[in-house]
Amino acid sequence: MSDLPWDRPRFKNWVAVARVHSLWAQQLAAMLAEHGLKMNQFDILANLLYEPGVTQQRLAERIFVGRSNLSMALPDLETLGWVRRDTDDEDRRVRRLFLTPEGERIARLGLAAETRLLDDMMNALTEAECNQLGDYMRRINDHLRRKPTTGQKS
Amino acid sequence: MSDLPWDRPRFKNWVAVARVHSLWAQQLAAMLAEHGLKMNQFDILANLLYEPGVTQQRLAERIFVGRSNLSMALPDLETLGWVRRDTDDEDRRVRRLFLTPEGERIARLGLAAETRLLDDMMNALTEAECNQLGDYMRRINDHLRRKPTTGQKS
DNA sequence: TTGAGTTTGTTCAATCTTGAACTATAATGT
DNA sequence: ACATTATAGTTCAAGATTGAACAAACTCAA
Repeated sequence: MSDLPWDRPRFKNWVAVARVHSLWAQQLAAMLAEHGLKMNQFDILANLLYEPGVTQQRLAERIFVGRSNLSMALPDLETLGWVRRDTDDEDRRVRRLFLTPEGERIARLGLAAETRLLDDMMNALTEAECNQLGDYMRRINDHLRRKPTTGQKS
Repeated sequence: MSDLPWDRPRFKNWVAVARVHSLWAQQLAAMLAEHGLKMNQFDILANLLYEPGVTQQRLAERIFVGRSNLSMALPDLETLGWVRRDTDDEDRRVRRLFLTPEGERIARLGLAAETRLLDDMMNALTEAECNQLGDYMRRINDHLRRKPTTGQKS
């Protein structure tokens, strides 16, 4: 089977990355569900806490989702009373997004859950190793962004 | 903002992992599309090449989807003439999955694309660093699997 | 001004994914 | 043998996600 790639270092090491990512996603989803939060909702809320007043366009890029996705999801979050959308005065096309107090409360609950999960996960590594991991990933990230071979979202 | 987690090493290093994973998924999807392959189809085909005769149950676990997902997707792959499903003689409930010759051809095309992408991505790291990355991830993976805090699929 | 081109967000239909309920088969215990 | 329980796969309706076509607002040059 020497023509198949699973033994190649670059391939098999990446497979490990992908597997951990999937496990993380599964476990995070389960923890968020305890607070009545879905993954996609949490992504939005957490980013609003990180960057209040963000536009839908920019938020969509940050969470790697199409713009239409947000157009569909945000009205629900408004109905739940977690998110507020103000139209920008300077540019009346754009909608600036903010958390309500209740939205912020929920966002922090979710973030606390994610923090617990990550603290646990990363116990497999020393702090130095964890930082090294981040360093590797940021380097790959920079490398990938330098050459946008393909792929924009609508 | 010292109560928010984005500055904590374990949090921010993981964010880098998640970001790279998303970029990888986007770019791979774009490359596969050139061969008329979708991500979910490729996941199936690649795993059939890796483990011919796998059951739907086990395949679902490997690619982190629900069993119903495969029940929906596999008939299409049969129609395309890429996959064959044999009923096991020893246990007439299970369906064993195999690639057709054409399916294998397509799977190898997809794998070649993924290999190219990974070779490029991993150029950001030395081979030793790449192996270290894989080592870290396998350790996290073992750690996560030891305590299944939550989360099975149906 | 006007008009072409761009950017932001929305709508809609098609596709994907999921979980729960279901059927069929197998394994276990008495 | 029989009843119970467990497992493999399917169906179906609900929900999520996408891309294309669209409308509204902005930019900028002539």
